[in-house]
Amino acid sequence: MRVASMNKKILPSLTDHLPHVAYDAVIFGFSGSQLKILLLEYHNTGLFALPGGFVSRGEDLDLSVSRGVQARTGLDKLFLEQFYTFGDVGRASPGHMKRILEANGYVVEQGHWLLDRFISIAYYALINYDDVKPEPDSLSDSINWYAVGELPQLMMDHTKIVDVALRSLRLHLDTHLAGRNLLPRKFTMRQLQQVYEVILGEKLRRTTFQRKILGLDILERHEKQFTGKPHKAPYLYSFKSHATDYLSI
Amino acid sequence: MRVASMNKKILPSLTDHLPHVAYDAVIFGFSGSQLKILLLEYHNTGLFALPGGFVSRGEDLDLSVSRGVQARTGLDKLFLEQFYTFGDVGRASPGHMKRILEANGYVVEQGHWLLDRFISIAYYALINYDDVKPEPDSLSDSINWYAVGELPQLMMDHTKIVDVALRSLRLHLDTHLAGRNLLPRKFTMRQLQQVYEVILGEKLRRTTFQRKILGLDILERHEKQFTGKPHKAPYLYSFKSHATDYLSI
DNA sequence: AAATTATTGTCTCAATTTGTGACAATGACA
DNA sequence: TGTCATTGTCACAAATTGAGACAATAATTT
Repeated sequence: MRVASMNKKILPSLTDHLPHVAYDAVIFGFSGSQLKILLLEYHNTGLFALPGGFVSRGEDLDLSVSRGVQARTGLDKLFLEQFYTFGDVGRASPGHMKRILEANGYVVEQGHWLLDRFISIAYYALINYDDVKPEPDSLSDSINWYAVGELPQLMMDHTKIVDVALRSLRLHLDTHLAGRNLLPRKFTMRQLQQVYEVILGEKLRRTTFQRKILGLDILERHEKQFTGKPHKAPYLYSFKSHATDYLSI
Repeated sequence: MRVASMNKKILPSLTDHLPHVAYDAVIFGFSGSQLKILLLEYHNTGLFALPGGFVSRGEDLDLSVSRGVQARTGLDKLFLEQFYTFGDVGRASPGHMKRILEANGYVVEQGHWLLDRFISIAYYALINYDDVKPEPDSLSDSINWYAVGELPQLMMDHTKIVDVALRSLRLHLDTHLAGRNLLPRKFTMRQLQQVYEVILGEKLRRTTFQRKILGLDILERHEKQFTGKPHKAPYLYSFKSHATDYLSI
């Protein structure tokens, strides 16, 4: 019974979704001093791609994206930011799409709307790495973390999308409190600095960074964190709840 | 003959364009120390709107926009920047759209694709005010400059779009050399400062501004500009041709 | 021809911010 | 007790920015 229902997969239908409109999500997490993103790997194809989806006809764009990313990460509260819309004709790669669908047991007739040209609105999400359970193959794909900078080859223009996402994140780093969204509630100054370094792609000076951040008066200091390492234990910090303000490095 | 052909207007057809996808353009110009934008006023309706259009099926999004804005401004080289995509369901206002079309002599049956929901990709353009001829009512609308801050009420969410455009322009002011695109080739230091002030929405200090800009070494100094006014004549400047660099105030 | 007026280009000094290194204070472990 | 790596802070130098002063200068007026 279960097998039968597995085989009778249902493709997203055109009556429910806007044709030619899709979204892609670059979901950032921070772990082991690396910036990582979530990638799908399609079964039996070796193709990697950003998680994405379609826009429901009666639904706000933001909400469609939000629901889609929530489904993939299991998180109910997300920091989501739209950063660019990709609309070149050359984006479409019906060959890949067909291969993916067929590798998953679908029969796709020629001219199917999924094989057509799509305009894709791209979002990035900043999430706390540890909050996501790496359980998540929804429907027919598995999903895993990959360090930015060590990404496998991606489908279509997805490498470019990640590129633009990073540039955009860098640009908004100061206004979006990236640290707050990429780190657990309590964190050390060093962790925060690493987030900044990895996003900006450059080393920062420890003392200057610390002075600057503390000077902004957006952090609360908590107890020390004893890790068992043979050296002074750092304080833990959290963002003050009202710290929506700027944070410019 | 001419009248007959005028009456036989042709609506954009669905076979040529992507359904549910549109673009809107916020076209900035600088004149009389004011930042202005181009608005359409639809005949017999009193409705104001941003210039916009649809995306041709076989054409890159950027190109569709570029062609559309070129047609409206008569400019062949444009500084165009995509800044946000608006996708709420509530954007649609089929009532207005129908009124506009009917006021222009079209017969629009219910359920026509133009009355449907649209995702709109918004761009802003920076152009030299004096280069645009204010001749331009294309097809059925007249187009004119309005000072930002003194805009009439706009259709749909267009006021919000202008808002976001301004915020985005402000954010990118330093990397996009707004001055280069909003001013004529030769300009005075005061004019450049006014561009910055009007975009940033704050007064800047003359001496600091001058020192900063000159320090960036992106301007070339030319002859003085004698205006007939009873005071020292300012120098004219132009951007060095390779000045694609940053310009942070 | 000299005084007037509004604006411009440049300089100076103070105030602020940032760069750079020094240094004592720790936790764990040998 | 001493060693080690790392942290929190401070102190001073260097660079940037704020704020005003001031002479230079096109027209116009006296």
